[in-house]
Amino acid sequence: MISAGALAPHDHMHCITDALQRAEALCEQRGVRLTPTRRRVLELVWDSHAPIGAYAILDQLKGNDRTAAPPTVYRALDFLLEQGLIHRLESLNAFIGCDHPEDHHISQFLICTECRQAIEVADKRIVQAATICAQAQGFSLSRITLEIEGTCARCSARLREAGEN
Amino acid sequence: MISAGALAPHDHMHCITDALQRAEALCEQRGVRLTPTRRRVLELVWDSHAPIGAYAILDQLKGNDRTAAPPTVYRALDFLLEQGLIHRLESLNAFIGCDHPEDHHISQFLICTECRQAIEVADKRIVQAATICAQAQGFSLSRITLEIEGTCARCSARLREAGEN
DNA sequence: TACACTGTGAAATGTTATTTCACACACGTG
DNA sequence: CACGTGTGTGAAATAACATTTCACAGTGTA
Repeated sequence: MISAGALAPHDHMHCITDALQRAEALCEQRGVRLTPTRRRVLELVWDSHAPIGAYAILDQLKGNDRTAAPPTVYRALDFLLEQGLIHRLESLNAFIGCDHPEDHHISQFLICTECRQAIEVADKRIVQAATICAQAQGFSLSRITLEIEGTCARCSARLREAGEN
Repeated sequence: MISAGALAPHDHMHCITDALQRAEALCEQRGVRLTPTRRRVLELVWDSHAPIGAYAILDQLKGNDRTAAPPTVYRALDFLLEQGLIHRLESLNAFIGCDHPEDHHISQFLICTECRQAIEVADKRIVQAATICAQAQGFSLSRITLEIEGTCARCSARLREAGEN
């Protein structure tokens, strides 16, 4: 449940192609259309190690497709969000690929302010605590946005090391 | 810890004047300046029952002060955020008054999609769960953004009632 | 007086997101 | 095949949210 790139170096190329293949299979299975634009946007989201903004995607999209405009990107992003293929980080106004789009899950994010990467987690205790909290207020819950900002393990280590020198 | 207006009808006028008085006292005590602009912006935030956007504040500010521009508002909001007198809701790009600015606390929000009001809570279990989750990833936590979206008790009741008719 | 610090005025610009209308294409049905 | 319908896209404009920059005013202090 932890996004692949966050904790260890890895073959990002592999994780992109893998994600795209799974997205295709999933869309096929659901009877929805992963059109070329949508596919390309998903690819660009995965290309970026860190959460990426809509206009950054747009800029890259313009590279091959001169006709791309903001709605092109937002429409694709909306589709991908609906299908659970990506997530939106509210505190960053940015988007990140989802590693396990098969189940519609509730997830949380650990966002590193140093390297800008985000780790996706699905923590039952957090969800449970939030649910109980909402219930206590008579609040009927439909969505939980939890974004934890801080410094990831690797960056913490790097900073400590730099501090010692 | 629950923002006054959210659960029961109340004298909102009283809660505004009360909040302003406490803000004044607090700034005095801290040796920071609650200037007329800052005070006015805080008042406008409290005037609104629901979280309010920067440009909505600006529009009202322009009513009495023709010279107001976006930075006028954002500078005031930045100050108020620093002093803990207001909170920012990331998922709404909006601001809400804080009922207990005396202690710098970690809070969460229950946001009603019906009436648009937000309830502020400080739930220890949520914070604890988030802290444990971060630790498990070796993540050193600096800020938690938790915004729960749903329907508040009153709106739920209202909707149920409407549904029965 | 001179200086530093803090807060404001004003204009421009940057960034993120939506609305609107027209059109193209795929698909199923008569 | 002709025809409607639904879905996705092109293109322009606009809306909504936020920051940069530079000049200047007020206050306290050496």
